[in-house]
Amino acid sequence: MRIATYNVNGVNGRLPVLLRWLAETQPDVVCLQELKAPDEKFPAAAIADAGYEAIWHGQKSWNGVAILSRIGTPVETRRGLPGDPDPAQSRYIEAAVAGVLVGGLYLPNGNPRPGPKFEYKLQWFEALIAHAADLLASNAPVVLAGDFNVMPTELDVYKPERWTEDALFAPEVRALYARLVAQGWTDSLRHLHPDETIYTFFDYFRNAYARNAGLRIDHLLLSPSLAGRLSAAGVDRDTRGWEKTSDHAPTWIELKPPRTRKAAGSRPSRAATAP
DNA sequence: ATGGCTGTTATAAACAGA
Repeated sequence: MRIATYNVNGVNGRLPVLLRWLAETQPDVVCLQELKAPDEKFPAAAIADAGYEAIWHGQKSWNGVAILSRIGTPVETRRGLPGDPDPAQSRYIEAAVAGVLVGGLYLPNGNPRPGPKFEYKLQWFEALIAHAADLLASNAPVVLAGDFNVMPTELDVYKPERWTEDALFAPEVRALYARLVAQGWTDSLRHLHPDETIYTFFDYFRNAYARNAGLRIDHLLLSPSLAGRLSAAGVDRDTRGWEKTSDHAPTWIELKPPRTRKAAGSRPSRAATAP
């Protein structure tokens, strides 16, 4: 089961690239961010034609998140992050899909720092940490996937010294990410590739993609009940090189099938031995 | 340090992104 996250930077302007990527890589579940479209302008028909059911939480001009699935209907469990200080911003959507609870998120950028946007980022992050704790307490198999707008460590930035004052890499933001992960989440990509330089974002400016001047800010976090199923994680880096592409590259994980429960089959069932 | 690019739209002497 492949689960991907992709900040499309405009779902309508990006539609040809999105459809090509879906066809070529066939992810089972996809979290999209930065739809930049209100609900009524989400391209549901084109996405359905590509074989995906979808739920979405749109917003005019900015933000907007969606969950796509080709392996069963996403059953929406939440729209909007509990405790979001500005609920008008569409940044969170959650659904049960094929036995996994998927939280798709678009964490605020937070620049300039300091300032009200940075305060909003910190507050949103605190609300996410609180909700993530509730999700863990439920013992459900959960993946939190999306654009976190945080580079967790220096390994995740092409030039860390230039980013220390930026809202994506400031000490207090990295500390929040560390607090979230310390609840018991597994950073999938870093877990499987502890020492590799891997980026998920390349600025449109200054030929950043060709220079590999990137950031790792798109993450898939796994609850303890899912971590054992992780078999692969990667970035579709080539997609960043396509015409009219997003400044983010799709990021994905592979999960092994759940271990089947050892009840019936291995030994006579309770029903079979009952009088 | 600055400015470079892109999508959306109040089509800009704009805004936001990261």
